[in-house]
Amino acid sequence: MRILVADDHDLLRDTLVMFLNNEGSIETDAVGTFAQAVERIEKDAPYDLILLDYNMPGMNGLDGLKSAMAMGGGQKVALISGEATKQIAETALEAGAAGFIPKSLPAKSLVNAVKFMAMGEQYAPIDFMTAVEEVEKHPLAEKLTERELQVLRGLTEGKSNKEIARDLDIQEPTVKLHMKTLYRKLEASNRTQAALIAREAGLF
Amino acid sequence: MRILVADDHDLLRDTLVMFLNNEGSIETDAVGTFAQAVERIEKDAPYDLILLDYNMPGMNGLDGLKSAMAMGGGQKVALISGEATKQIAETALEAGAAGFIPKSLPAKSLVNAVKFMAMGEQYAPIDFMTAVEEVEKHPLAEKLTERELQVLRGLTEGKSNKEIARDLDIQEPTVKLHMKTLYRKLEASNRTQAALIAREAGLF
DNA sequence: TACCCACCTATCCGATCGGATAGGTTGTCT
DNA sequence: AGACAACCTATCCGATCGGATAGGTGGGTA
Repeated sequence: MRILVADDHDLLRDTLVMFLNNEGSIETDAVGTFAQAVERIEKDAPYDLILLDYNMPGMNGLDGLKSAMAMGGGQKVALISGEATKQIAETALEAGAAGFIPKSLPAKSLVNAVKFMAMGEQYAPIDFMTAVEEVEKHPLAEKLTERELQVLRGLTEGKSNKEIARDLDIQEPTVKLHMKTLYRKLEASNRTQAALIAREAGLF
Repeated sequence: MRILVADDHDLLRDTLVMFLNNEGSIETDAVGTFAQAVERIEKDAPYDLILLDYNMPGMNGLDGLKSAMAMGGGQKVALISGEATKQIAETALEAGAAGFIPKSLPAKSLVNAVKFMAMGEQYAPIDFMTAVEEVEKHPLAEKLTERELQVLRGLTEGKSNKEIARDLDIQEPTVKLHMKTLYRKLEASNRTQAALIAREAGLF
């Protein structure tokens, strides 16, 4: 089984090669840039699997992935990255990448994954792919006081001022006051808009 | 490598066993109910991997999965199902299942996946897991007339009845009528709830 | 101490909403 | 022709909302 590893991070690349070669059945070539990878593929294709670092000179995002896949009549190419987001991984897999490997993956799992992908299967770590994209703490929440957030929560549940007042154990006029402040801060002109904006922002 | 397959669907079970046994390195046992599976595990444990059908007598949803995993000091157990949703698969994987196999998986991929899981990796088909939960063509839109949808659209933009009336070139009382009908059909009690429900349903 | 801020309460008023009720038009299907 | 569905208009009324205004409390800071 012949594998090509392309990663500009020398230490990682060498460790990778060592692990894979150690497996016996795997023969590994390694390069440090995308250009070198292309050169290698043209000369030594086909490989059973090609691992490309997402952050590497010449990669240019997913363009490198796509052109590598197109080379030599359809190569099996997988992404490897320490930074890439779940979003990027998904796009890569949809584009037909053989897999996605975060650098946090244990070496043993990596070897398994490489074998798996070389057999033509698509791989990505379950936990990485199912991780919920953190909603980046919307700047809106910063501007709102504790009480306002509580009132806004009630609003996004479709409650009336009276209901919100009862829930928070305050008087209705107070809720209306907070409501008015919310409209100003959220740049809404009525409760429905405010509720939609809050939902849109991912609050609650 | 010893595998236990538990599935009440005879045809599928036999095909599965045949494919796996054909692989040479895999020895496969097969049973048709969860109770039989438990019996087998107690007698012949440990298996390298156990495949449990999600829809099978005695499984009781994910309970069967969990108890099977707990048996004999931690078994590697994977789910196999033709009906289960992405949601169920995720829950199973989070609960520690070795993997999830939809019955739509090609036989060749299945063999690879089984080997992969037997090595201790977690498997699930990428395309299945990343598939966007189809919004199941909300029956809501079906129930609404053309005009009601137009009014609802205005509502989800945070407009007042008067604004909606102007936009649609009808009178305000008419908008209110449609609004009332919408509340009934959407089971909302005010415009904010209706707007949120519409958004939630993916309309607009 | 004086000041500000977040929070609370209250009252007034016009605008809007939500529901009930009573009609009308158009087009389709039987 | 009659029945029906979808759509439109209208009026009445109580509830709710949105905004303005005028306060009060507690906690922190200058």
